[in-house]
Amino acid sequence: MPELPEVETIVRELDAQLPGQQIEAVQVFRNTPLGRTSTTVFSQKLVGKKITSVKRRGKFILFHLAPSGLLVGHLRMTGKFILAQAPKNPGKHHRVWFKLKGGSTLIYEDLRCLGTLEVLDNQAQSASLNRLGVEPLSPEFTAAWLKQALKNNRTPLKHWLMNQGNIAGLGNIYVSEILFRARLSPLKPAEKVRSKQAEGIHLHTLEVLKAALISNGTTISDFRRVDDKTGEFQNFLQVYGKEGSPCTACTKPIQRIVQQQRSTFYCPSCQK
DNA sequence: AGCGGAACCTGTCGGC
DNA sequence: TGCCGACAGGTTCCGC
Repeated sequence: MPELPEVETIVRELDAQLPGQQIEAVQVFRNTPLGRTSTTVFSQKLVGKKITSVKRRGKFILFHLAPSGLLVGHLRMTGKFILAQAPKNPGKHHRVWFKLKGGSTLIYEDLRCLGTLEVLDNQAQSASLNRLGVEPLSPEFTAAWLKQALKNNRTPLKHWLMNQGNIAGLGNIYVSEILFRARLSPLKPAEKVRSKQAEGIHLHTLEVLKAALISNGTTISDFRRVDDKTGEFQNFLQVYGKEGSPCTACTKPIQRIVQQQRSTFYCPSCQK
């Protein structure tokens, strides 16, 4: 479900409220997100720990713990973190409750159970985190870097931008939106992107991500913020989910194609 | 090495 | 009304 702006929105809200709070108890209603880790071991690694900060890397959420350790969460399609005051009964899709000293509870819920939760000693332990590419909102993400990275690569642009090992945090919605604004076809091989066009991708990646962040992300069906509010960027989408609607630039209908088993929306007449 | 496809899960929606 | 297939913000694994 969530891409960088949605995860960042959640992380900011959690980081405003959780630091200093201690985990008093962990209740697991369904252990799917824990992978092979047993409920008991998961709980033992967390109880008594204090949350010092909440950060993001790509689409991963990192809860730093004291005196040591790191809780790493990935929401995949439908995961959510909600902060609630003393909830009484677990909701249908609640998977884990982290009861905090002082009365509030951090709820992890996940309709499809594709999300993951893992406790590590440190960040370097996670193969998934180690694989991640450049942070698009960091100083390392430059037009020059992008030009170089796209070279000698026949992968279609859509795939290349979705690959977390290249740029960490982009997903299906934002890649469609970025390519529309950059006027480039999602089918174009990465190595065919010209210098000026790479600058366009760089510029529009930053623009789209920043605008989405200001809107607190995109809510298509069920993305919710920590306080259950929705994001607002769906009001600014130009192509995602707009199959058949007139292109905002040329009025020809937006098309939907399938790449990597995922929907891609674009305007074949504007995006070459 | 690199690709497509399946798998992981549950729910909703549209067509017949 | 009911059944069936397609689809959903993501990642990983397996086989060719």
